[in-house]
Amino acid sequence: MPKVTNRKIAEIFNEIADLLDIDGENPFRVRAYRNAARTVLGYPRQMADLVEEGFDLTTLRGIGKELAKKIDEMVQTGRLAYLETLKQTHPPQIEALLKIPGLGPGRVRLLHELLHINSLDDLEKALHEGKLEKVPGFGKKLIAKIENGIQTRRYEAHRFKLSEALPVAEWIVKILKKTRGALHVEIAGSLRRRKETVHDIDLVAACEAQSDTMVYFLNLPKIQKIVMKGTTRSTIVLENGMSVDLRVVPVESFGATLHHFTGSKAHNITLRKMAVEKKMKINEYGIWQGEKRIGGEKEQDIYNAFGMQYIEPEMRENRGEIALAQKHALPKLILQSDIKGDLHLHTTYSDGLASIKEMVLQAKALGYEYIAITDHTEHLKVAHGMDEKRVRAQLEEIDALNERLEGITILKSAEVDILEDGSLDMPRSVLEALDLTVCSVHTKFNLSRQKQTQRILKAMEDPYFTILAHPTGRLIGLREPYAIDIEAVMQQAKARGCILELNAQPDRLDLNDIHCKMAKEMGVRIAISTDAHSLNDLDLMCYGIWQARRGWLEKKDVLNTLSLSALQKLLRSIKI
DNA sequence: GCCGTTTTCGGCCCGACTGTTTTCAGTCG
Repeated sequence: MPKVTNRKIAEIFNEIADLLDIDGENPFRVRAYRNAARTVLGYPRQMADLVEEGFDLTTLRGIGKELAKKIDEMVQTGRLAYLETLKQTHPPQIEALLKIPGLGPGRVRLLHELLHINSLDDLEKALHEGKLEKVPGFGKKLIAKIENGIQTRRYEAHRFKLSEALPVAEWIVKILKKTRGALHVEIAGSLRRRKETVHDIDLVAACEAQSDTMVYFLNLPKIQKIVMKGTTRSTIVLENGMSVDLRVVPVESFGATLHHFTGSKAHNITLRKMAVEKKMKINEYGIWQGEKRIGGEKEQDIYNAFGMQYIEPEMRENRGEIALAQKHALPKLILQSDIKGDLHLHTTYSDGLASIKEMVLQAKALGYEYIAITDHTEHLKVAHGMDEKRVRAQLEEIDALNERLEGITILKSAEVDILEDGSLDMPRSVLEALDLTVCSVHTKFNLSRQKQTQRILKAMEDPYFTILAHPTGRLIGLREPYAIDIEAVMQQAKARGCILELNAQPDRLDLNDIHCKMAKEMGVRIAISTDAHSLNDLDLMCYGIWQARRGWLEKKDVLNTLSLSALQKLLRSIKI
């Protein structure tokens, strides 16, 4: 039986929370389940493994005796009797109703009691039969909103990739900054935290009393509809389906508002609880001691109030950053300027669009000291993988270029396929001639967890194995990660001195933030690489940097912050 | 259901907007 994943446990806790919510249970009990779900989902190690090791789960934030017992049960049996009992007293699809905008637990309960509405189909039927109008509190507008929600629920569930949302947000910020009376306009929300996907765009503006900013916002081009409008807060939906929120506040509140809407929710809740303990209050307008405002113009004011270090937005996920900030022991997060080279690039030798020379000149323009050319190997036919002869030709071309180039060095490499049996898709004689290898799984994604893990562990035993590229193989929104025991892979990497890649392609971002943090804690070094297939792709490094920062990585944790000579020395040490 | 050198009971983050009703509950972030 496969182990229960953290994702599954979180899902179950959230499902329980939904059902209890509909029952009108104590809202704090409901919240306890949701908090626990968040804790489990954000935890770097698998609950299943912790249970196996006899780890005391109640030491985790938000997990007490009761929920620890439930996690244990899920790990041991793969099921949770409590959820099954709950389900027996609830119609099977009733939680789906909570996803409809305008419907929360209160109204879902009301609909169930009065009209026996138990599913989206029931809801739609009742709507068309005009029954909703008879429910107290259900007016024309709410009903229209529900109708709209049913139709577009697939839309609502959609999340946008960081790379889709960020340019749109920056475009709007640029427009709003020029409006009369606008003092500051900034991106907030999960977008500011550089989460890999975002649900919507949150913007915060500091404006003078008489400003045009909100008016301009509500009259932006490409608006599909205005969802909500007020003087301090409005929401629009763009033609591409992106929802955009703008909050306007006076300048003395800007820092507090920006902080509030940057989140994460869990981070904010922790800080507010701390404020309550110190007889203070944090809200979106400032930080207060009684009636007296003691800060709020700058974000830093919030952290200063607790004598803490400033916490970078990427770290604000309540994963331990607050405790570290109190001790003034936060990691010094990696910066893009720390990057000295890119170790995963394709050229026209396989499926890239530019020549080696074009790529290296572009890299030099970015200020890099080195790049590694990593075209695909023979097994990957769809990407024109190179046979031995073409690899040899490429190595000769690199030698010739290196002789002429100044200020940058091309490292010899290849993106070597890891075959199903764990062997590397390249003859030893060629491997010997390379400075490093970037090894990856491109086929047979559906192997069992055990077989897939074994395949990778075996590949890593090869003395010529250097970097494991896109270690989980996921494509955001398109393909789930293949089943592997990432902890075992990291342990092996640690033992062998191998590197794991953080692939910076915005639809990969693989490793994810939690795995990056885990690698750091385990002492495994990360290479941040663009996997560029064109000249422009070299600019994708920023996405990798942001993800790395979300994973708390510092300069010293990242391979390609090393100087060329330090890198070469390390690469030699990996080959045993 | 969680949590705690002020507590094992009694708290639990906070406010804007909407719709419907006429002072507020529900939803949302």
